[in-house]
Amino acid sequence: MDNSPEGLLRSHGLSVTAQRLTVLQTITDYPHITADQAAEVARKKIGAISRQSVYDTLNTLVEKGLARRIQPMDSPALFEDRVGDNHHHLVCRSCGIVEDVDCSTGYRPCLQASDDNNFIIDEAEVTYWGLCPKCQPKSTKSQAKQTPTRKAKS
Amino acid sequence: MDNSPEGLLRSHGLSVTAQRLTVLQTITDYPHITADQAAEVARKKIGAISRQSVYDTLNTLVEKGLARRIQPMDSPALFEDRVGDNHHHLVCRSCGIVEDVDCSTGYRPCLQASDDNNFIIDEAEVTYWGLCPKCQPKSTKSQAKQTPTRKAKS
DNA sequence: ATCATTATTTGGACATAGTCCAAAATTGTG
DNA sequence: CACAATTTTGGACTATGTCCAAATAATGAT
Repeated sequence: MDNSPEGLLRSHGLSVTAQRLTVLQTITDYPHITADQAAEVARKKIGAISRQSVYDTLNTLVEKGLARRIQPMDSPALFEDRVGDNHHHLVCRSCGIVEDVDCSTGYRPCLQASDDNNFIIDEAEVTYWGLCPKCQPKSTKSQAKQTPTRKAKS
Repeated sequence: MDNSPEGLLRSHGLSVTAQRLTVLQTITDYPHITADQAAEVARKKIGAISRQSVYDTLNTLVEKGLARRIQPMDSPALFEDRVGDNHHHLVCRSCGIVEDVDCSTGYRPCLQASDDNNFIIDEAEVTYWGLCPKCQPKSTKSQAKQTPTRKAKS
């Protein structure tokens, strides 16, 4: 019933602290944020929070199923509060921006591997790689002037 | 025409060195190996090789398309020499072992995301998560006795 | 409201994976 | 063979994250 952030924490057996509320709010405001970026944002909101506390909180939220961690190659872990729907991600090879994408085939796409090697599969994680609109070479214009926040491959 | 490891390196504009040959051989022998493990193996073969050299070689091989790098969550980068077929991977959540799986739908599976957010998508990377045969709880027997080489989630 | 208990937070040290850099060694070339 | 270009080496450094014990804050019971 209680859908507030406080209720969410309590219903998962967690005590309510300013740090947790702030970190929770932060990943809601900025999905796909890194731990260190989240710490920065949180500090602006409540003045001070230790790095360790941000890591702890994020790990706890993931454990309790209140947050999801993804980790595209060449990127530190990213956190988002969209959970429970097994959506996928689209990552720009140039600037690293991440967008959500829904499952293409409706539900649990690709969960049947062609040969499961006798594994018990519980999740198919799909990462689409490409170039975001901003990083795409513009038709005739020069394509050299970008400000990559991430090392471009190749 | 020259299909030897030496020819492979030369045809990609790389000079042939003992270090490169050894690292190349190593990822062929041990697909899904980490850089540090590859260094260990390589040292057994040729006596000595610097850590940096292994990293350099692996990066070069990936750049030249002679190797592929994958990076499952909570794992250092893994290297394999199977390239050019965009196959996928099956990862055990308990012991971390990685197996190859072919594309379920034949070619470029899932490459059509439901909504591409105007990205130009060039690859769909699929990681299947689950439990390998060895790590699966056996029917009625105790399920506590495993030797996890990787921190189990939960 | 206050106290005791338990959970959380903090800061500092540590670990791991990987990169940067300049000097030394090796490879390919004329 | 000798020279130029490439590669290798080792040491310092960076980034991301974890471990630990002490200090602090939150919760539950008076």
